[in-house]
Amino acid sequence: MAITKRQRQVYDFLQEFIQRNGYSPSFEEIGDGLGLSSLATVHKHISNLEKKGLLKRDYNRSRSIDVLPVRGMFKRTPPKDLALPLMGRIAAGQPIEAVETPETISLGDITRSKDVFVLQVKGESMKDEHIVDGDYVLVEKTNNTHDGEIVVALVEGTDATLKRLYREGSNIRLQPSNTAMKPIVVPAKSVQLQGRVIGVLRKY
Amino acid sequence: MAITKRQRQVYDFLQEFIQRNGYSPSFEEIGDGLGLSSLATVHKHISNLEKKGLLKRDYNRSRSIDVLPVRGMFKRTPPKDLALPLMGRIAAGQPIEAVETPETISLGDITRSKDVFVLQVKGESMKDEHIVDGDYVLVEKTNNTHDGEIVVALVEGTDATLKRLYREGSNIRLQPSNTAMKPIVVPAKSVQLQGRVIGVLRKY
DNA sequence: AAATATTACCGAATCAAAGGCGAATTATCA
DNA sequence: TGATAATTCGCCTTTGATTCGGTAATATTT
Repeated sequence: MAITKRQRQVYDFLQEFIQRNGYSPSFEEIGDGLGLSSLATVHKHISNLEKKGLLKRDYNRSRSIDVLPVRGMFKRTPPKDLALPLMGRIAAGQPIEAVETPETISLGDITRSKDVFVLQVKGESMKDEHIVDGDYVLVEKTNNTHDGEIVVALVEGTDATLKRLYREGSNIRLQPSNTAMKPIVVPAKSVQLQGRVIGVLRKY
Repeated sequence: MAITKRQRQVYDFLQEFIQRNGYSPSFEEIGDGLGLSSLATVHKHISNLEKKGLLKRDYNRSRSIDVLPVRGMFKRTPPKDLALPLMGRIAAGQPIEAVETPETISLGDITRSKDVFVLQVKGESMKDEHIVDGDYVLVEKTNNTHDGEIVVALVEGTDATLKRLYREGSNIRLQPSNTAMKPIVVPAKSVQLQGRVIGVLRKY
C-alpha cells in the first residue's frame, strides 16, 4: 500500500529509534523527533500507519509499537511460499494420494506479515512445553510481549534464554517449562525482551 | 495492451522515484521529472496508465500510486521458498538485529525434493516424542520405511496412526511414544505404511 | 497526401485529503 | 490513587488532485 512522504518519515524514525534503543518511543518522543507539538498529530500518524499495515500496536499501551517489514514497497519480488498439502484425516482403507484436500500449510501461515526470525534451541529448559534440544523456534520480533507467553529474553547482557514471562511488580519472572529448573526473578530493567515464540519447527 | 513511448517514460520515472524515496511522487514532482508544466497532463498520463492496469491508486489521495509489476516485461521469477533468517546464537548484550547470519531456514530445507504432505496430530500417543495434540507432522510419502522410525500406519483399513515402527518376524509392532499406552502388534500383511515423519511444525 | 483519431500538452479554478494544533478525557501502571 | 501516557474532539492550514476548455504534435486510415 502506498505511503506519503510524511508517513515515511515517521516510519523511518520509528525504525531508527527502536534499532537504537531496543524499545519503541512514546508518543511524546515521536513528537519531539519529528518536530510535532501535538500528540494528536502523532496519534493520527501512528493510526494511519497501522491501518496501512506498516506497524502493529496495542490499544492505549505505551511504547507498544512494532514496526513491520515493508514488502512490496520496493520492486523486490516478495518471496513466494512453499505450501504443503494438509490432510486432516485419512479416509479409512484408502491410500493417502486418493484423499482430496484443498488446504495447505506453509511457513507463511505462521509468519503472517510479522517480522520473524528463527533460533535453534539448546538445552532442555522448555521440555515440558515439548520444545527440546535441536528444535527451531520461530520468534516474532516484538517489544510488546504479554504475560504467560514464551519469550526470548536477554538478562543482564548474557545469553538469551527461552522462558515463559510473568511480570511481578517491577520484577520479571522467567519461568522455565521444566519442573527440574527454577524460575529466574530479576528487575525488569535488566531484561531485554527480544520477541515472542509463535511456532516450532523440528527436523528428523 | 500496448503502451506508448511517453507512457513508458512515465512508468519508468515512477518506479525509479518510489525505489529511491520509498514513497510515490506528487503530480507536481512527476511533472518536474518529465518536463511538464501542467498537472492536467500528468493527471492524464496517470489515468491512462491506471486504465491499462500498470498501476493502482486511490481517488484524490496524494502520493497513493502503486506501480504494478508487468508480466512479460521483466523476467519471471521462479516460485521461491519463504526463508526465515536463522540466528544461531545471540551476541551478549546486543539486540538481535545486530547479529549477522547468512543462514536461513525454510520448509524447503526439510522437504528437500521429497514427496511430502502434512497431517495434524490428534491425541497424545506421541507425547514422549514431544509431538502433541494440534501439532502438524510433515510426512514423506514412501513405502521404504525403516525400523525405529516414526511412521503413519493404516491398520486393517481403520484410522491412520502415528507410531514408531518395529518389524518382528512376520509381525509388525507399532509402538506409541507414550508410556501410558501399549504397543500394537499385528501381521505385516494387515498394515499399510503411508510414510515416514520427517518434521514437526507447531503454531501458537 | 488529406482526413481523422489519438496522444500530448497548457493554465487556472476548484476541491479533497493530509497534516497540524490545543485542550479535555480516559486508560494503564506502579 | 496519582502519575504518565494514549485517545478523542473541533477546528485550521497546507499540500496535492481534479476538472475545464482549449491548442499542438503524432499516428492511422483512406
